[in-house]
Amino acid sequence: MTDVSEPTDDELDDSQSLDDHPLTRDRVAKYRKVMEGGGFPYSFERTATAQDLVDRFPDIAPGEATGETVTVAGRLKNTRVMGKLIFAPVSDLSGTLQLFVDVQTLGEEGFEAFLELDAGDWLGATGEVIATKRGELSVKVSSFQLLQKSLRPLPDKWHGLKDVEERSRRRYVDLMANDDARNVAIARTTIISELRRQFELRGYIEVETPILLPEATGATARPFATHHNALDIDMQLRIATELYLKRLVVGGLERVFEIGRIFRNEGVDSSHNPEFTMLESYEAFADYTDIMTLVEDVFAACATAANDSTDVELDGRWLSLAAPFARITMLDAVRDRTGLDIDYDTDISVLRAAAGDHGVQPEDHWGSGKVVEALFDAAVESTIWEPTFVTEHPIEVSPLSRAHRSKPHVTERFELFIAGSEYANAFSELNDPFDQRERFEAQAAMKAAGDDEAHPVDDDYIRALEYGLPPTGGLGIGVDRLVMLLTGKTHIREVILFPTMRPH
RNA sequence: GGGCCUGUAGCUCCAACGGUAGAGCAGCGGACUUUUAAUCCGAAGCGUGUGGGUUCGAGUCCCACCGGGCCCA
Repeated sequence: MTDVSEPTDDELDDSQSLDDHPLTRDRVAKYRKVMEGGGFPYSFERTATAQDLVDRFPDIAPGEATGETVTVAGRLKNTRVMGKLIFAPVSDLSGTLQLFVDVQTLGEEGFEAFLELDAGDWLGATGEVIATKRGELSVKVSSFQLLQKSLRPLPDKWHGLKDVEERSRRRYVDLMANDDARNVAIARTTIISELRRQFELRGYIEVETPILLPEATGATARPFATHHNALDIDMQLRIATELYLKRLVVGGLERVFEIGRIFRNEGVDSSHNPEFTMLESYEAFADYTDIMTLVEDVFAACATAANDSTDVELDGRWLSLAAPFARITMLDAVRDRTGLDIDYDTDISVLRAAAGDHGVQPEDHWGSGKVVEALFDAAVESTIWEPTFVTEHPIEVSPLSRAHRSKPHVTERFELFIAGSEYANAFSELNDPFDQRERFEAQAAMKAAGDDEAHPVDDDYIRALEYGLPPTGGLGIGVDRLVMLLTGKTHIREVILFPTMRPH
């Protein structure tokens, strides 16, 4: 019989075990020794990054000594000890540089201290910039300082950290072990900066609208629910920024955009995370065709910013983000793809039967517009490869977009599809308060009929429209998907630093 | 929600028919004054996600649970 209450495992699951585990106890002992000797520094002044060295000494010859002294800082990746010599790669944000340590320069005592360092430690070092006999640009260390000790071992220096769960849960390890993780994180920032720049160039102003709302509006999606204690009211996290941004255009801000976190209470898969980033923009006096041009320009600019090219490789195939993108109406796309001779006036029973043939199970409250959209989703969406504006969505499924100026049944709307996924959604904004109220009421009827994703009525938004929303072109871009596209990633968790995961 | 796959040392991975768990890297000890995943020598380290079951014997088979992946709704 064993006493089950006795802790028996010595895994590195918690900090208590660090003292006991063979891979960490020496590190902990060294850590404590530093603390007893006065502790670690609070700051450190470096004079060069790894990239600076490459930039400043591009033509250094093997064996050359520059006579220039720099101070660098970073994480120690490895120590290659060669008796009285040490080669030690150190990485900082800009890249990796090599420290060259020899006894003559650093002295007996310093050399011994350097040998005490462990992979993962943060250190600062000062020394002359040299090239080794093999020509590797290096800092010949004359002094160094341990900035903070790493108590836990680094992942495999060659294979890095591969397990996707571990990489996602412990992104800090992923980032220190895998260059690709770091590159994607930086690419994301580059892309978002470029998005911001593109809109600012066009005179848009960036705004912030509420995340915490009495009722989430602006899209058809299930919200997260929460509660405000002081006000004692139930609240929801936003599922879009749409109606608030349009309120600002009513107020006269004319061109606004927001890059913000959106929350939708839905499943997790390769292209969905419960919280994700969306860019929405609204431009007074523009219509949806103006927004198509905007999207073409913005996507090309982001691709160029990220990759210096508008050609993109995804899953081993190439596509081009150079303008112009193809354009096709939703109805034509469905007709072309299915061969069905249908339109919005086709008898609903015929449409439903056609939908059934394509694996769609129409619900009783669906009209022709909803059926056509379902057919598009089922038969067309995944077949689109090159960037394509799919236009003129049915009124029935577009409660916030303006009816088409000359065609019945449809709206002035488009979605951009690339490689089988939606990247943008835009329309000439519905600015008729009477029409908007009717659309909301139609949605309310669908909700009553059992569609729990139907758009709720927003009376204050109607009120805003009653003050007058100018003709406006609006746009939403899925930022995470754009980053996926431009970094060649096929799973959204690869472009979100901390994707939503079930707690361990 | 359904189907298939998966969890082994800090990391990356092996382990015929069920036969009592190995390697590389990291770590530890040693050699080495120009390495680039340094090299060489030596000694160690896991009882296989958790809990049951079948069996003389279970990473290997069965069940449940906890995570994860892929595909589908």
